[in-house]
Amino acid sequence: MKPTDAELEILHVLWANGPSTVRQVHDNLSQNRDIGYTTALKLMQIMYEKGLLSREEDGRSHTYTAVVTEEDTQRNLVDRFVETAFRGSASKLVMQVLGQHKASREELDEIKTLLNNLNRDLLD
Amino acid sequence: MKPTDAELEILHVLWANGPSTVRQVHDNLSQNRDIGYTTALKLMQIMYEKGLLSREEDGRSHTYTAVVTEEDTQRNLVDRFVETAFRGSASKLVMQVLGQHKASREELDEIKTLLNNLNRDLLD
DNA sequence: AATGATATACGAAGTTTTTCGTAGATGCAA
DNA sequence: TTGCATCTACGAAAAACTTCGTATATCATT
Repeated sequence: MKPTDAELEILHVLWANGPSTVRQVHDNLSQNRDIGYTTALKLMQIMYEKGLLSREEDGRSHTYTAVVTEEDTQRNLVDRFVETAFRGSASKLVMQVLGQHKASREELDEIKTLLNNLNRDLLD
Repeated sequence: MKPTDAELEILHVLWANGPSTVRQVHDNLSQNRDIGYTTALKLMQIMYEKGLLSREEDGRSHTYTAVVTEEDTQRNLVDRFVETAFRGSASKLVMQVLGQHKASREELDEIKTLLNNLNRDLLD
C-alpha cells in the first residue's frame, strides 16, 4: 500500500500528466535522472500488480492510470512520516517546516485561515 | 547520512534517554515490538561505523551516544520528504498536516505566533 | 574452578527495492 | 519480405535494509 520512492516518482508523473504510456513516463523521468526504459516498465508492471495503477491496452502498448489519488497517498505518507520522524507530534512537524521553508504571503494567509477555522472548532 | 527507519528508532531512544548501552536501548525498543538483542546490537554497530553514533567503553560494554541532533536530523528528513512526497511544496505539506491531525489550542497558538512572525518578515 | 548470565564481533541469511538484459511479438518503412 | 524500431514479459542480478545465529570473552556467584 505504501509506495516506495521509485513508485512515488512514477505516481507524480501520472498525477501531473494524466494517463500515460511507459514511454511517456520514461521520457519524463529521464529528464531528471538516469533510468533505463525497462526499469520504468518493470516498476509500472509491479505497481499494476499491486493495484497502484490500472492499465488499458492501447494498440501495441499500454496506457497506465494512477488508481490512488495524490491526496490519499499524501495523507498516508504524512501519517507514517509523523510517526517515524516526529514520534507522532504533528505540530512539531509543522513548526519545523514553517521555520525551514519559504512560503509566499498567499500561502501563509491560506494557512492562517485554516488555523483560524481549527481554532474555532476547538473553542466550541 | 539519512538514517533508515530502524536507525531512526534507535536515535529516538538515545535522544530521549541520553547515552545508553545496547541493553538499555533494546529493553526500550522491546516494549513496542519484537526485536532480538543482537539485532539492536548490530544496528548500533553499523550506526557507529557510519558515524551516526559515538561510543565509549564502559566496563565490559559500550555506551552509545547520538552524534547527530534530533533537530538536524528532522530538518534533513523534512527536506527529503517535502521533495519526494510533495514535490517541493512545503506549504502543501503544512496544509495537509493541519487538516489531518488534531492539535491542542496551545500548539495552534504557537503555530499562529510563528506564522505572524513569518508574515511580518515578508512585509518588510 | 566451574557455571550461568551477559557482552561484543562476525558472518550470513532473509526481505525489500531497484535495476536491467534478453527474448519474443508487432508495426512500419524501404 | 526483410530489417529496424519499439513494445511487453520475464528472470534475475544488484543494492539496500533487517534480522539473527554462533563463537568467543568476561564477569559474578557458587
